[in-house]
Amino acid sequence: MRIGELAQAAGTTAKTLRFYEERGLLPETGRTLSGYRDYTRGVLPRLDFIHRGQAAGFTLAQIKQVLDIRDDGHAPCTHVRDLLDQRLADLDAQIRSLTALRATIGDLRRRADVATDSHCRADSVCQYL
Amino acid sequence: MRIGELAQAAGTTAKTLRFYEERGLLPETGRTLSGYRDYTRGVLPRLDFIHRGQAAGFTLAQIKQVLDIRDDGHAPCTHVRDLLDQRLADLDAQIRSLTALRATIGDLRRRADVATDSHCRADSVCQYL
DNA sequence: GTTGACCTTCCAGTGCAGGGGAAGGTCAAC
DNA sequence: GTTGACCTTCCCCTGCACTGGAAGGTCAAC
Repeated sequence: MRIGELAQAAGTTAKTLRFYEERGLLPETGRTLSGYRDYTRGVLPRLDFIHRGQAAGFTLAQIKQVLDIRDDGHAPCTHVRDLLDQRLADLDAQIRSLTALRATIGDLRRRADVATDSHCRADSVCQYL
Repeated sequence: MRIGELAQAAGTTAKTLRFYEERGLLPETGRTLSGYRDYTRGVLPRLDFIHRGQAAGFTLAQIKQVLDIRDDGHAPCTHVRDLLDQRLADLDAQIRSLTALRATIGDLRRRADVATDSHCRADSVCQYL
């Protein structure tokens, strides 16, 4: 199948597929006589995996690591577990810091509520932020 | 005071101050005869405001909006309230989506825990992600 | 008069994941 | 035989907030 067909089947664009190939996430595929990329449906699970990885918040570089391990003939389980652990730790830290920020901004907003323009002094641009 | 001195007083770099000026967050200041920027300490509250805004997660473009209102001689209170409201809504949405993602990844991680390499099938690259 | 720290402008690059568009080749249908 | 959809490579652009570095000017101290 040609690149546009594969793109549609995978829910992405031809541009993106060429980009993945350039980045090493997709193997270089065969070509037709006229130079068109010629894919089989066998690439679809790989593209699915890339999408699942992205949905989980992994970077293409991290996804490529897993694909490389797989392409070397090894099971990537251990590495995937490490990635998931790291991602969980990152998410927890991120959620904690956003929650703290949410509280701070909530405070600012409550203080700004009672304020009127006449209370406003210019010396700090805005005292409610 | 010269730019390096101001940068140190404000806890930033001369590069950043020039960048802020170019972006319109700092007014163009006077120059010495030799062409050096010449600042007064009066810019410090403005830089403080920029830092507070950044700490609250606002972009420089948003911070500039507030500064522009202030520079026009108006009180930015109303606009700041709107910005805070928007930021709160964004934060809530972000926290919700990260929390949902955290649950999903937690599930994946638990499923991967019982897995061993021998259970691993190559057809989807990794069944635990 | 020279060293070294500071300043000036300008250009380019960082990371991330592509998107836009030019210039040209190919293919199937009409 | 021509139209239109598709493909190829190529290079630049996006947003965000800077950062690095080159080439040159300035200033105070020694």
